[in-house]
Amino acid sequence: MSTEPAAEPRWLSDEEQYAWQSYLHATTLLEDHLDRQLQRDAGMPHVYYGLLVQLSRAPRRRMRMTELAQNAKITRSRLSHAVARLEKNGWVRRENCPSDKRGQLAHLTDEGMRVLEKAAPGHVAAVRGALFDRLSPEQVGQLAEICRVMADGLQPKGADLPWLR
Amino acid sequence: MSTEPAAEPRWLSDEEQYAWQSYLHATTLLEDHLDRQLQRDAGMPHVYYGLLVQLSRAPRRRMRMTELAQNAKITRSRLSHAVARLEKNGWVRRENCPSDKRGQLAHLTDEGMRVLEKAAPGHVAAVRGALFDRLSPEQVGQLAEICRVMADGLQPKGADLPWLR
DNA sequence: CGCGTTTACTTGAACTTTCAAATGATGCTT
DNA sequence: AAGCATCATTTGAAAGTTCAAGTAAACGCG
Repeated sequence: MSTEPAAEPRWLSDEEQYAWQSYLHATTLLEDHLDRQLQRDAGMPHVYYGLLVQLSRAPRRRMRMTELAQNAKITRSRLSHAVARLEKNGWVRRENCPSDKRGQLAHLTDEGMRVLEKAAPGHVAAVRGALFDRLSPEQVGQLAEICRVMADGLQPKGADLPWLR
Repeated sequence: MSTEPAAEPRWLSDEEQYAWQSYLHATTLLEDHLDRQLQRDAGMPHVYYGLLVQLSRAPRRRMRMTELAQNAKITRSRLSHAVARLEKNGWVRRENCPSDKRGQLAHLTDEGMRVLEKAAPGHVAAVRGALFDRLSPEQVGQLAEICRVMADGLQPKGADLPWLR
């Protein structure tokens, strides 16, 4: 521990400030865009779409709630509410986990699958149109690497624990 | 107009898929992180913090509602609700616009300014710790450029109008 | 076994965001 | 100056998210 309780904070340089502004601007714009696109074309927000995608890739289109929440990076509580809504739509069904009576499996129904298949092309087109058709291949690589570094620093359990370097 | 109604969609390449996954992962993690940090340290979500920042930079710490909404990239409705809440906290006050009786000015109060000043160092530290202390200067430049391109494609009015090419 | 702890998931209330509709002021246009 | 479209903002309800408990099953261990 050093002695200073709270040194003068290091503000952002001009380049960093600019990058940060651009980042916020671009990411909110994109998220809004995708949310609207999916709400319009598939009747659900982007996060819910992500849940269906996850389920569609899972072994028997089934996944434990906790695993699904982790993959989708949302809290279990949020997932519970979300699945309740998706269930009401008939796109997902809950099943008891045979091996663990506490557990639940979320199961993507056939109808849910159809909805997903119908929505996917438009969604990919939107992502493409906003991102990949505008970036050079080098930039795509750079973006991936930058995001990897970001996620690395935030990812695990200790995300908001004091940095114990 | 070509004849095809909906050609086979161009899916994402492996590199694109990977980049997209990384992007979603990293951006949601970061947004969650900042939201929690500000909720804990300043009692408000990231978006609200952004509103205070905007106001603090405006001429007499005052800004028209519509302008503020545009700068913060949120809808006017959302801004209305947000300002109502900030007003309840005593951090912002509404004033009638002298030149246009329909208009309202949002005014950052002294107390709001204090809250902002107290929250700013922690927020900058969080942004730095998650992003700028982990990226090389080149990467910061790349990120800014990538975001500029993204925003360019989404920005203006016609963002969600049918593409009328 | 018995008892405390952890794990899996849900619930309800408070809060935030979206969406559509309402209010009131401006400003053309005739 | 009256009428009508437009603009600035608000409102209320529905949808989504967070947060703090709550239930129930599984685990661990003396």
